[in-house]
Amino acid sequence: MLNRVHIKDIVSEDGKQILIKSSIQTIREQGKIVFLILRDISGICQAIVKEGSSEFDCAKRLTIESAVEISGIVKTTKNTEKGYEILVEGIKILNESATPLPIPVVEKGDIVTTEKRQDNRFLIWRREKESLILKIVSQLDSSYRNFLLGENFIEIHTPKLMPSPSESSAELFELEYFDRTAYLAQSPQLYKQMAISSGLERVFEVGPVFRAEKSQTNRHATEFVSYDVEMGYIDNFEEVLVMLENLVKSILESINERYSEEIKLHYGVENFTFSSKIPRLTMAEAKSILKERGLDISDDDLSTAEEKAIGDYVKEKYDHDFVFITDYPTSCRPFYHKRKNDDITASSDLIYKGVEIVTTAQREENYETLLEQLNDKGLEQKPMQWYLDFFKYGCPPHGGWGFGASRLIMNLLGLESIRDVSFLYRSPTRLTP
RNA sequence: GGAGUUGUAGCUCAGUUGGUUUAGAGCGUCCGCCUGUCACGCGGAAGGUCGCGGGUUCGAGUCCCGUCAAUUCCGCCA
Repeated sequence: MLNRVHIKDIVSEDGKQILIKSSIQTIREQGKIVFLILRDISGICQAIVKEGSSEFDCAKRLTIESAVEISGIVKTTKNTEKGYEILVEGIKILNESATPLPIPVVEKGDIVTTEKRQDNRFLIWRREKESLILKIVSQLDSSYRNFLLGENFIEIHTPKLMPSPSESSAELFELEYFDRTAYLAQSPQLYKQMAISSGLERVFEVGPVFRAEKSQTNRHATEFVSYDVEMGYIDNFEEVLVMLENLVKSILESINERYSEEIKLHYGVENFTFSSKIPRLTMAEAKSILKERGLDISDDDLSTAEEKAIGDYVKEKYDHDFVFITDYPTSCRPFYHKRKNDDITASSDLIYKGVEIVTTAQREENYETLLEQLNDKGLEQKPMQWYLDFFKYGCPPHGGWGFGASRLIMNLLGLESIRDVSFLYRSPTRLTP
């Protein structure tokens, strides 16, 4: 029995016996010869069955997207792009596909609507172009992890069931927890700060977070994966920004190294890494630039339109896709952000192609100050006391971030919605499949 | 939370100021033909309670009201 070979590993060597396990992507029947396009996770190739072959009738009865095991020999040819095709000797149907498909796996001009793409996730990921997204996300995961492990971070896993809110602003999912109420974590924020107080010095987490916001946009989900970091014993906020910049750079380089060709082929995107430093603007600077450019600007936070405009400005002026907006007003930041003064926090958003992808800040580690800031935001002390206690016993100065990596991938590939980057997307109106 | 748009065949969409018996097209599916296809080609067939409920009218896919679903933008955020 031959060992299975992945399609991308087939060597164009005349007469070599091979075994492929794949889906049948296309069947082109042509009288006395049947052309099959086979697809596995690594790629596609052509196989042929001629009249007279014992499998000729079987080949004609196949349905597209059936799972099969194909044995045959490699035959070099000028008739295919790859320079070879498989002369089929045996077909074993592992599982037949029903017809017709609810949505086409291979599109012929018409683009399946967003709704159908979500309804039929299992077929969407069969597409080469789409499965590349998951490969890129996986590459991002591993480079995120490798980079931070290399910087002596410890990976932790915090609970997603919580006794009280983890952020003040966003809406919470409530659930029955035996005889009381629990909440789904909106962020690992409070727990990763506990890890700093615990003396772990540098921690990170990649995990799901939940937001009960009825946001109907192309970049929000009610459940998404947050890429978090918290680093202790920092001398200043600058250290956090530098760490983040180097990390993002390293992620893009690793994606580029492994998938640049496929990304160019399927998405037409090139040169997405960067070498020059990420430009920085304070919030006040950003606002005044926007004002000069004639935008009707708002008072505190950047609106969606303003973020876009700043992205365009930075692209024009610095030829950079990224920009740090620093010195956010205290009014639009949570109570635990460290304040430079009454009005301004030591915090920043990283904007990529005009979209917010990371929020980062130094945290307030002094118990008394933290308490004041909590009161200042009109929050109750009692339900948060378990958290406040972390800071009573010598918690080191620290800072970190929450990174929405799917937004990075979405904008990197020029996709229209975060739905298309999500293995399964969750929104206020989408809970299936 | 606010504003808009769209629901017609498995998919993507036409469907005129309401008016022809059987609501169309392309793709897909099924059947037949084809020895080099590669969006194969050619011939044929099946496939629809026009999202759902009410109303106006001699007559509604088309107009009105309600409802459900999806979707886009804003706000909020990652």
